[in-house]
Amino acid sequence: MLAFHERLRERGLKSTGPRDDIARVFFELGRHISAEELYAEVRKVNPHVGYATIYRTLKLLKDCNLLFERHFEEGQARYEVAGEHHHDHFICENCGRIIEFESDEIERMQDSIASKLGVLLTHHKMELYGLCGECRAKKPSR
Amino acid sequence: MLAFHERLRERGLKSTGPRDDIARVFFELGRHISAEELYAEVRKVNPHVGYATIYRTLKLLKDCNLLFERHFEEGQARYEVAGEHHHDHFICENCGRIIEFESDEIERMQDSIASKLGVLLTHHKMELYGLCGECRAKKPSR
DNA sequence: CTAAATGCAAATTGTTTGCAGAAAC
DNA sequence: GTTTCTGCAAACAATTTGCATTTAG
Repeated sequence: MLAFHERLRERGLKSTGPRDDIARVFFELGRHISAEELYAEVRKVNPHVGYATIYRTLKLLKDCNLLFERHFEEGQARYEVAGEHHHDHFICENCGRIIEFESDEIERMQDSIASKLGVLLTHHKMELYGLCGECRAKKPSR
Repeated sequence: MLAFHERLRERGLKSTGPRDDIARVFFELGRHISAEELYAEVRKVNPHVGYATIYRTLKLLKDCNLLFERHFEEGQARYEVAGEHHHDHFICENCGRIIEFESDEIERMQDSIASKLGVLLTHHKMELYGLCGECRAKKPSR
């Protein structure tokens, strides 16, 4: 939040009501929220804001490196607060739960593959899909 | 192609001109084609087919397990001929080139992560993004 | 003949943009 | 007072669907 205001000032941009509401709600709610969900939450606090401002503010936060945008296998993007180290995701196909995980080994392996291919990596994505523990227990489909 | 006709017959579906044209062009062209590109190619051979039939046939081929649908970091989906073993992708952010690779180690690691998380995997995806060898050489940006 | 497939145009979904009025600084 | 922001509605891109007509079996 403080960081956000600082970035805004640096760029000669303004702190406004809607912008602050959106950022605050986003940072409070935390991880893996969709624009639609964020819109609904922000409207509870400020019923005036429109989708356009939601998307514009999300883009702004992204440009400020304060959020990551993710595209899982749904139609919509999801947004998460930017943290220090890279992590990957497991997504439950039944309940939508997202579990984050880190693996140094996978990171290392990616680098080794990249150098084998002779390419220069900027980023990467690894996503596991399936049933989470709970859904696995509920659904007797093996 | 033969496999496709067989699957159609099994399901009581019909072999038609447009359907065959689309499937043939798809299998000939091979990997990582978009619906738009496929549409353009098919139109060269049969100028009557519309986008709807392209998408419907792609879906059909997918349901028959004859193609995989991929969603890289572009707006559109890309389609590839279904092969036996799983592979992952590197995508050049400059020229769009897609390089496939396989890594048993990564597959193993994914399984180990899944069991650590207590989840049941159905599928997974690993994508590397960056500059391919050629683009890396051309662009002096490090 | 009858069920399935086609092509077109219209609908849908998630996101972006143009613009006139409303805040910030 | 400018410049940047806002909300709205319209535009967008990729894909899907409804429907009247055509075609395969």
